[in-house]
Amino acid sequence: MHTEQPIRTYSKDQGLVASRREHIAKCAAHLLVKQGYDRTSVREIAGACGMGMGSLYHYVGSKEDVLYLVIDHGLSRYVEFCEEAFPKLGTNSPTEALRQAIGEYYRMVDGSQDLMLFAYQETKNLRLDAREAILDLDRRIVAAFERLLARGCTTGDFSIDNLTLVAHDIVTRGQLWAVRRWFLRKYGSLEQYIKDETELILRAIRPPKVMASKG
Amino acid sequence: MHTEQPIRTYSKDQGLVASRREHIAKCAAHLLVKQGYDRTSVREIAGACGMGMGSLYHYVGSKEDVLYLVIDHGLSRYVEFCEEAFPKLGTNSPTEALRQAIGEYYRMVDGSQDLMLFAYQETKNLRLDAREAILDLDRRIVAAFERLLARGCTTGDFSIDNLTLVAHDIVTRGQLWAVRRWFLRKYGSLEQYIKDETELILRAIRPPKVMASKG
Amino acid sequence: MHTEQPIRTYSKDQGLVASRREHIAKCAAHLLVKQGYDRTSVREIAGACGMGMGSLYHYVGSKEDVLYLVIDHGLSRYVEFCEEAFPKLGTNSPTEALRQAIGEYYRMVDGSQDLMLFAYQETKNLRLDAREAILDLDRRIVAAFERLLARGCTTGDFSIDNLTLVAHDIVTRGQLWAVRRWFLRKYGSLEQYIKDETELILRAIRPPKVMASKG
Amino acid sequence: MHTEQPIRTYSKDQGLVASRREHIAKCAAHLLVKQGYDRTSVREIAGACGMGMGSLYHYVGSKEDVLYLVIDHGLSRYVEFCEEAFPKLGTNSPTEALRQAIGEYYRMVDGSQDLMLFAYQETKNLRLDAREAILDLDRRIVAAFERLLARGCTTGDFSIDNLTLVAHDIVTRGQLWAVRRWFLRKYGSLEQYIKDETELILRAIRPPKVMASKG
DNA sequence: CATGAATGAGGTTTCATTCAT
DNA sequence: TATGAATGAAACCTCATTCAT
Repeated sequence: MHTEQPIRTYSKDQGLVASRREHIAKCAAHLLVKQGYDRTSVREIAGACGMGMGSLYHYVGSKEDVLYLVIDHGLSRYVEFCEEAFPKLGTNSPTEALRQAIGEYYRMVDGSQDLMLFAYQETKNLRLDAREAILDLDRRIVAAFERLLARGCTTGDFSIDNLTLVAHDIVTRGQLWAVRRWFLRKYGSLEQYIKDETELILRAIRPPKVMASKG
Repeated sequence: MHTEQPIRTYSKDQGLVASRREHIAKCAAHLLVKQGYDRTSVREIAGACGMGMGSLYHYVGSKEDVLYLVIDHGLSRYVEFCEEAFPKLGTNSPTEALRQAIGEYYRMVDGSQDLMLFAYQETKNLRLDAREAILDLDRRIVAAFERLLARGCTTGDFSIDNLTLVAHDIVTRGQLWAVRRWFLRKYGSLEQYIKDETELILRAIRPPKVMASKG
Repeated sequence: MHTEQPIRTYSKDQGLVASRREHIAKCAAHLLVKQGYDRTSVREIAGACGMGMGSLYHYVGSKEDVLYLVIDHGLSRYVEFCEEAFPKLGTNSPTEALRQAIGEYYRMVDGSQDLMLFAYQETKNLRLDAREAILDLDRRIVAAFERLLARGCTTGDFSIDNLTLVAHDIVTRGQLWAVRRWFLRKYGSLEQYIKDETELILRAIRPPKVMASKG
Repeated sequence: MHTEQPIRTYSKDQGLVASRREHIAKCAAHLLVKQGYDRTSVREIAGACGMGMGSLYHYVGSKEDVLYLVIDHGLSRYVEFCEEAFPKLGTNSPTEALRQAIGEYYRMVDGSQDLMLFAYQETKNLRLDAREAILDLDRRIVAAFERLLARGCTTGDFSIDNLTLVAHDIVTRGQLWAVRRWFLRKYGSLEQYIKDETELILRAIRPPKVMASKG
C-alpha cells in the first residue's frame, strides 16, 4: 500500500528493510509529531525506535527519509480506509452513503489529529519526489470521495457541476478539523461539526426543487 | 493595526523601532517565504534587510521575533482589508455583497499565496503569546465575514444555522487556494475557483424555496 | 588619594573628567559587584551611571578602565582609613592600638564584603599597569599595620621576627572574612571572629615570658 | 575521590566517560589556568584536549562543566593527600606532625600555584551545586588539619580555643602563598615562608609556660 | 547486522567600541 | 558635550552523518 520510494539502504534483505521501516515509522511518529521535525534529533529518533543511530541509518538514507516514512505510513491508513470502506457503502442511498463516508473520515481524522496536522506542516520539508508521493496519497483520498459523488449524480440525488472541487472541499474540511483545532474546538464537538458540515455540503449539492415541481 | 507584542529591543526610540520593524518585516518576508524559517539563517535575514546582524538584534529580540513580524505584517493586511472594505459593501444586496467579498478576499490571497502558505506552516514555530496574537488576526477575518452573513440572515436572503462555521468555511477555502495550490492549480484558474466556490457556498446558505411557496 | 592612572579620554577638562570618573566608580560598583565583570555589559554600566554609552567613553578608554575605577575607588577608602586613623591610635598602648586597628579594619571589610570579594576575583582582569596600581593600594594597607607593629617592637610589647609577614597575615585574615564568607559565616559572628583572630595574633607576637624572668 | 556531579553526556559508557573527563581535566587545566576561564574558548579547550568540539561535548554538557572538572580534579589531589598522609604522621609528636603537615601542604600548593590561584578566582563561575561541591573539598582539607590539632590538644601540646578557626588559618595561609604571590614573592622563599608561618602558628597555639611551672 | 564515538560546519546571539548627529 | 545606532567578530553549542569495531 505504501508508495514505493527508493531510499538508500545498507541492507539488502528487502523483507527486513520493509519490516524495520514500518517499525521506524510507527515508533518515530509519536516523537516527531510531538516535537516537530526540526526540533527532533536523529539520536532521539533512534532512541525512540529502540535502536542505535548506526542501525537506523541501515534502513534509512537520511533523517528526511524518516519524515517521509512517518507521513507516508500515517496517510496510507486514510487511503486504505477510503478506498476499501467507501465502495461497501454502495447498498445505501447516495446521500446516506456520503453522510456515512464523511462521518467516518472526519472521525478518523479526529483520531489522529496530531499526525494530520504534522503532515500538513512538515510535508514541505520533503524532497520533491517524496513530497509528490505524499501528495498522491491525498489525491487518492479525494478521488475516493469523488467516486461517491459521481454515483449520486448518476442517480440524480446530487447535482454537481464540478465533482473534483466538491470532493476536495469535503476532504479538506475534514483535515481542517485537525489543522484549525484552535478555532474549531471553541465552535463545538466533533459530532456537531460533522453534522453541520455534512448539512452544508448536502445543501450545496442537492438538486434544485424546481425540477420536482416541473414534473 | 499590528497586534502589539512586547519584543526586546536595545533601542528606546519607539518611532525608529516601529519603522525598522516594518522594514524588517517587508525585507525578510520574501527570503523567509522562499526558503522556510528553519532553513534561513539570521545572517541571511540581516543581509536581506541591508543591515548587519548586530543591527537586526537592536530591533528584535530573537530570530523568532522576525518570524512573528513577517506573519503579523502579512496577515494584518488581510485584516485591515476585510474590516475596512466589507462594511462598504452594504449598498449591495447581501448576496451580491458576499459575492464581492469572497472574490476580493480570494484574489487577495492569490496575490500573496506564498505568504499565506508560509503563515500556515510556520506559525507553529511561534511562542504561545505570539502565536495567539497571529491566530487572533485570523479570527478577525472570520468575524468580518460573519458580519456579512449576519446581515443576509436579517434580510432573509440567507438561512444559516451557524454563522461562525460558514464564515470559517469561506475564509479557509480562500486560504486553501494558497495552501493546496499543488492540487487546485490543476483544477482551474482562480476566477473559476472563485465562481465555483461562491456558488457552492450560496447554495448551501440559500433559504429553502419551499418556504416561499408556502406563503 | 586615588592612584593616578593614565586613561585615555576625549575630554580635556581634567576637573570634569575627575568628577565624572568618581561618579562612574560609585554608580558602576554595585552593578559590577552584583553581576561580575564579564557578565556586565557596557550598556548596563552606562545605564547605571545615568549616561549614554558614548558619554561613558568620553571619560573612560575601555570597559576595563571602569573596572579599575571601581576597584581603585573601593580600596582607596581602606587605604585612607588605615593611613589616617592608625597614627591617631598612638595614645594607646601598642597592644590596645593593634586591637583597635584590627577591629576597625575587619569591621570595615565586613561593611563592604562584596566589593572586597569582587576586588579579589576581578583584579586579574586588569592590564599590568592598572593591576600594579591596585596591588600598591594593598601594599599600603599592609604597610600601615606594619608601622603599628614596629612601634610595639620598639616598646618591647611585641616580639616579631618579620614585621611584613605578620602585617600581611593580619590584613589578609581581614580580607578572608569577605572572601571565605561561605566558610566563616558558619564559624561565628564577625565580633567573635575579630576577638579570636586578634587573640591568636597577639599570642603569636607576644614576647616570651621566660626572657623577662631570666634577666 | 572526585565528587560525583551529574553532568550531561551523550555517551552512556560510564568507564569511557570517566576516563575522557580525566583527560579533559588534565589537558584543559594548563590552558584555562594560563588564559583564564572567560578568555578561553571552547574551541581552544577542545584543541588542547586533542579532540573536536563535538567530541568534547560528548563528555561534558557545557563549558562550565569543564571548569568544574578542572578545579575538582586539581583540588581533589590536595584532599587525597591531606586525608591520606596526615594520619600517618601520628608517630611523631603533635608539634612535629603539624610542622610536617604544614610544610608538605604548603609545598604542594607551591607545586601548583597557578591552579590554586585559578580555583580561587574562577570557582565563582560555577553553578551553585558545582560550587558547593568544590567548597566541600576545601572543607575537607580544613578538617584534616583540624584532626591534627585535636590530637595535640588531647596530649596537652596545644592550647586552642577554636580548632576550626586555627585550622582554617593554616589552610588559607597556604593558599595565600599562591594567591598573593605578587606580594609574598618579594618577601622571601617558600621555605622561609613555611618556617616563619609555622613558627607564628605554633606560638599562637602553644600552651602558656606558666601552667607547667604551676604544677 | 549493530553500535555509538567522532567530527566540524553552522546555528543564534552578545558585546565593546566607533562616529555621525 | 552627549548620544545611541551600527557593526561584525567571536562566543557557545547542536547535529546529521560516517565508519571502525
